[in-house]
Amino acid sequence: MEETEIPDSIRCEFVEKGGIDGIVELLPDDQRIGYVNSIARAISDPVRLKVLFAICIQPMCVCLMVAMTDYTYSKMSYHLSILRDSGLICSKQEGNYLIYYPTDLGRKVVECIGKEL
Amino acid sequence: MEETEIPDSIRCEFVEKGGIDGIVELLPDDQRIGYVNSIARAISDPVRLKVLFAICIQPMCVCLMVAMTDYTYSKMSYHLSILRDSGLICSKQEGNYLIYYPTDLGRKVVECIGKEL
DNA sequence: ACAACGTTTCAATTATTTTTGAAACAACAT
DNA sequence: ATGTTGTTTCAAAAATAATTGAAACGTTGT
Repeated sequence: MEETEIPDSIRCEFVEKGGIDGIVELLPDDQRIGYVNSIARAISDPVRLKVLFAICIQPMCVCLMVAMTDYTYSKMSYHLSILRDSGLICSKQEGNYLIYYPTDLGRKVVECIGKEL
Repeated sequence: MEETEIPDSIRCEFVEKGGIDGIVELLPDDQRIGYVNSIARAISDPVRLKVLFAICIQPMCVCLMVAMTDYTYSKMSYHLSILRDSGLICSKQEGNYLIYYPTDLGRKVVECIGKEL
């Protein structure tokens, strides 16, 4: 199955693991890779990450985030949609306001960043 | 310091926390945000994430990654540079080959994804 | 010294993401 | 009903990231 030459220093363990096919089988499947990617992408922007951290400290309406970041509403709204679509945050209406707070996943991610990195 | 109106349901806790300024002080500083962002960005692509997982199972030369993914060398090289620049992987020369393996940080990230998400 | 192989780099193109500003929406107050 | 406030949506423009193919680089073998 392999045409590629393999360097001496890894050939043995590589072959033991079943070559490329063997390794690919041990990899997370595409759905899981996609899931992790979408989370990673969501927090790969400084303001999105800050907002996620901030609402873990204190749920906020968009107007407070706007005040905190000097972003426009429309810009903030765009970034919130990315956090929302990746399942990290959600919102509830409170009169005229939309209050955003982290989901369980959102909290887990923040916690994991705090502990592990 | 706050011009913004604050919705009733959060005003009390919000003020207790020192308002926006108080919350901002609890946030990770910009350097740390940037650090986390660069890691997040690096793993926000499916092939980059797969490569990171794969070399945790088995360090590999670029030719094996190319065989595994059907990417061109130049494309793969570009993605490796992003993983490298964010400190997740590194390489050592082995004759003609460059063998990539995860850094401690790289392993930590993979482990954290496995455990927490 | 020369050729071959594995890999990276570069510049140009293409694709994707982000920003912007205007318009639409939903909840509330008058 | 009308206007106001907080927020989202949309389409166009601007910015950033990814792809491509050719050329360059370093190591090895001749």
